[in-house]
Amino acid sequence: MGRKRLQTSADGRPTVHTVAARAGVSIASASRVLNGIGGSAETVRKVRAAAAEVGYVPNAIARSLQSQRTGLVALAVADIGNPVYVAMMRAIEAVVTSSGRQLLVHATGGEIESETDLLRRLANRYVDGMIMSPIRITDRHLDAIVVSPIPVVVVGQLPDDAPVDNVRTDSRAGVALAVDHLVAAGRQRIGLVNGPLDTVPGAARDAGFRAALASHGIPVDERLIEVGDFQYAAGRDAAARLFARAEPDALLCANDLIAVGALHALLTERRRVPEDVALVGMDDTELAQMAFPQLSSVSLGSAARGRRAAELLLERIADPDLPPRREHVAPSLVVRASSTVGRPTPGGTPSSRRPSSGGATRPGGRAAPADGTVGVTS
Amino acid sequence: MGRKRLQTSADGRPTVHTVAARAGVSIASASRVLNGIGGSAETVRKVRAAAAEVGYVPNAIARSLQSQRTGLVALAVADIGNPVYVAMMRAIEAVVTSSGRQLLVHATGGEIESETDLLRRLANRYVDGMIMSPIRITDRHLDAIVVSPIPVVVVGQLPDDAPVDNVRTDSRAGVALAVDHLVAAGRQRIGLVNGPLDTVPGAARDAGFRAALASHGIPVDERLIEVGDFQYAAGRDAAARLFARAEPDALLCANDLIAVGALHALLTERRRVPEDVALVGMDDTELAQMAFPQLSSVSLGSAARGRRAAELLLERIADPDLPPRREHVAPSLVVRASSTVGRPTPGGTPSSRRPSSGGATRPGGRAAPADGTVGVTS
DNA sequence: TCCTGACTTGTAAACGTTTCCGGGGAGTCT
DNA sequence: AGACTCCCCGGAAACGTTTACAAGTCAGGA
Repeated sequence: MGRKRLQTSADGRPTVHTVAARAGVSIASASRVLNGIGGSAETVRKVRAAAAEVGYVPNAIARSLQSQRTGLVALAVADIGNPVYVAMMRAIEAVVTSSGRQLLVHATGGEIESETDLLRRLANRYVDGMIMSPIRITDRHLDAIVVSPIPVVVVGQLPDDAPVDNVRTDSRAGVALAVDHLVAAGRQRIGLVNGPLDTVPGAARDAGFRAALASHGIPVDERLIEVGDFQYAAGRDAAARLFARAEPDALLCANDLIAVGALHALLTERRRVPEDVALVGMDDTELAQMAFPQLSSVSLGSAARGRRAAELLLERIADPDLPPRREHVAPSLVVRASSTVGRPTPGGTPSSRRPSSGGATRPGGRAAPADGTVGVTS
Repeated sequence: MGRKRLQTSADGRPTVHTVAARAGVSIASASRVLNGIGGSAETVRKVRAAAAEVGYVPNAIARSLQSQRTGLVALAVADIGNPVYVAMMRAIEAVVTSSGRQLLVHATGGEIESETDLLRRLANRYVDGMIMSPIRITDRHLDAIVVSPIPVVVVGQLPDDAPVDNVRTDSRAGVALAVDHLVAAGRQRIGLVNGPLDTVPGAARDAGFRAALASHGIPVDERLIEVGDFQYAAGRDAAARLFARAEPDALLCANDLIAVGALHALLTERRRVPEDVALVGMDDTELAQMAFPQLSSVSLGSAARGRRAAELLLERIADPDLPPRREHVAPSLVVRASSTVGRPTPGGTPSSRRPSSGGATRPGGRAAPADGTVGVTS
């Protein structure tokens, strides 16, 4: 009952007022000491002691209200169980933490509600910036992004005129790499196990697949195309359905989860991989290396995309007036045992991830930097 | 140049002052309308219109400073790439979102620095509560938890006297389930591929393994024990080392990632699973079902633990004065093809997850509810 | 007609921090 | 010795909300 009111927080916790009163200094001095700027030796000692005695821990919310920053960055992904997002997240986290910030991840389940809702709640200043990789992009997404008070970077395809920072890959070209590879290995009846066609990646893979077949003069057989969702179980079941009605000699799967499911279906029916059916996945996640035989997979540079997206975000946080940027990461094909009958990858050990430099893995023949290539479009 | 200063935020964004001024009402009225409480029809109309015109979006930080809550809950896990955390996270998320809150996930990489740092930053009011599942628990952790201004629930083993809400399982008993199963199947030379012994789960599995062997009168052969970390590659390499120096007829792996790695090593050396070597993993993640053959695995109830932890957290947020609680989730064994030569699981299809009710999967013979059992200790 | 109650509104005080600014003391250079 | 610089300190004003409180309006009942 010294002053008009107790110097503690509503829930009884000490505030900077508590510390200041106990140390016998002003809150300004206390704050300065606690932030390590200025203060005489005596003041520093008293404030430090007082803080320790009362167990002071600063209220980050109040600090953020004042400083207008939180030091947090959010990543919103559809399905945190998909290893492709794990790889992306690791790359993002490396960049984000090296800037002294922390990364928070939110799984949206791919629902529009949840995603826009997240923007509305989180984006409103709880975090300094946000990276999202939605599986579907609607006008609601774009509206929410444009109106957002904090910078947002989108990983994935976006309408051309959207004024939003964007990192993408060309998954149609990625599909073409896989088809080229399978055709070159003598496969003619190539099947596709895809995800939903109303998603951005699903639509791109479907279009890319048809175009790639056409470029080789191979007619499209609809019985060789099956659609599920991007999960393991759906891939397994869709592959089983496909085998029940057609006889592919190769199978391209829209991601590695589907590919592992298809592999499971194949092995269950005692088909040999790759002798009877060659198998190629997409995303080149660690799952592709865990499978036996190891899966060939189209790398869509998820780590590189994540890293670049994080860099774009940090740049925009530093300078919000930058014009919207759009960057591309080139796909590449990683050949492993599941699609090569003879020697898996020339000179490669089972643990080597990168495609052999002499292989037909890069259309333009450009050498790939060890860390993934990033191309900037004008 | 109306009043003393522009009514907008520092970065030029509209605030409630902007809206109020434009609508010609006080900020109190504006705030009330925006929160949907009170206001005459005319006021509501004016404020809504003004808010829409200027594109007002409330500053959640300021709101939280006032209301003392953020509506966010955090989950800190060591390795987000491990599917066991994915399952746990999904269960937590279901509970958290049903309470109208949002879940944020942070991957700590298992580093003490990062974990305590997270507590220091996040916990200081950015989120209303936090669930953490540290792989190592140090005094620094405990200190940080105790001093934390927000409720923290720990999933995993904790010192007995720690005054912290805690959900745990008995992984020693889980190991015993697996060993019992393998011994009953006639295996005698059982190997263990473990994670680091200075982690909580690593130490528990090691102790449980030795105790379980002893209970069967089987001497411990140190050459049958190998240690790596809890990752796929480490499991693969550790298993290969183990096979190079000993001839196990069964292998227990400390988690499913290690088990898949071991499976890979076995298949590479053309050993048959389960005929030559029976394989049992732990955690019963979706990875166990993806492998071929499907892996038997000890379920440590990660989903049930996550769900219970979330419930405990919400209860404590509602009433911070509750005494510290400690709950247990019983382990169970899910038998699949990797450890049974004849019929994999009696009557089971490849997609059936639950152990058959007649099997020796529960020590006490109690029936398990479909969703996992939670027992409360006094 | 006057009083009471319901409803609406505006003023101002929080929430807990950082920081601008001015005053005062000690030290240094001329 | 006086002026100037430098450092330390405290008061007070932010940051953008919500909300307690008081004052005002209006209708209805005695």
